[in-house]
Amino acid sequence: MQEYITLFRSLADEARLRILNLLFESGELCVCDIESTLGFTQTKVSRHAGYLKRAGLIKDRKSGRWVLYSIADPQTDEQRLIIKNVREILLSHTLTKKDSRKLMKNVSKGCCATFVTVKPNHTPKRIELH
Amino acid sequence: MQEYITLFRSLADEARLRILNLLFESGELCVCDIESTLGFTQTKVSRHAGYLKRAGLIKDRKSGRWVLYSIADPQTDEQRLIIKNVREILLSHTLTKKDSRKLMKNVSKGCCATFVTVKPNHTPKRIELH
DNA sequence: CCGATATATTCGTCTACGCAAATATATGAA
DNA sequence: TTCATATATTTGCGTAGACGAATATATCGG
Repeated sequence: MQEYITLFRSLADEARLRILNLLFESGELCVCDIESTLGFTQTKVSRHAGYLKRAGLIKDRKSGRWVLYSIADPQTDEQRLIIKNVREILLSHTLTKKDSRKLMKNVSKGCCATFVTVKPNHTPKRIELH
Repeated sequence: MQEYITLFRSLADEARLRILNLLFESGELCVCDIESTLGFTQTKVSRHAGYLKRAGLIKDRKSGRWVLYSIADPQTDEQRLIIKNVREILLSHTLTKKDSRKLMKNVSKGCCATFVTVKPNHTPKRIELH
């Protein structure tokens, strides 16, 4: 039972739903991409990503200086179904659709999107390092 | 978005999931039935029932002294899907299966189950009043 | 090594919510 | 009306978790 309580608890927060939405859309994102797309502080993204990871909803992978987050494989069939429904909710919601569009705009300028939107003077060489 | 946050938040509590399970099983239950079946205090059942009602997951109907709770109709298709998944989770879970068996035992002795299990000296005439 | 960058964690604060006991309200029985 | 019962709400208390600022840690470039 506790596993589902943890699952629902982690879905009961706007910041976490919006982060999940971006990961569904993009496959894999570093903290700073999420940060710039959603306008969150670094602390906030990191905190909620940690929460989602502990809940088993997302996984991470380290690449150089960056930590790349992505959607994790569901642990049970029930979890899979719920995640599928959450995905549908996120796809049809105004705010998250807006977030997705902003993400695409950022990413189309190059990855890491943060470098071009938040730190435009940053050396573009680092973009390759992901 | 807030509607889904409220939905997930209300599902993120063991007491509320167990109450939902009983209502799925029985159709309609008064507070004291839930109280005796789950071994909760009256305050606890009433508080969580209020929470579930405000979240739109259950509805209530007054009958004499009793308030009878039941599962509410989902407001959206997405909500309906999630509730369906929750129902499946509850059906397959050890603790809630145990709760269901206890409920059936109580109910088979007559309704309001509370009268026979917790207050055996209570006049059985009131059983008709629901 | 040194400075910059990416992310995580700590800290102090604030709010939401869990609990039980006590109290309030409503209804029915006598 | 008076008492008992069913439920809701208030009260006081403790914990979880949300936040940003500051700090810690790890990694890369020079």
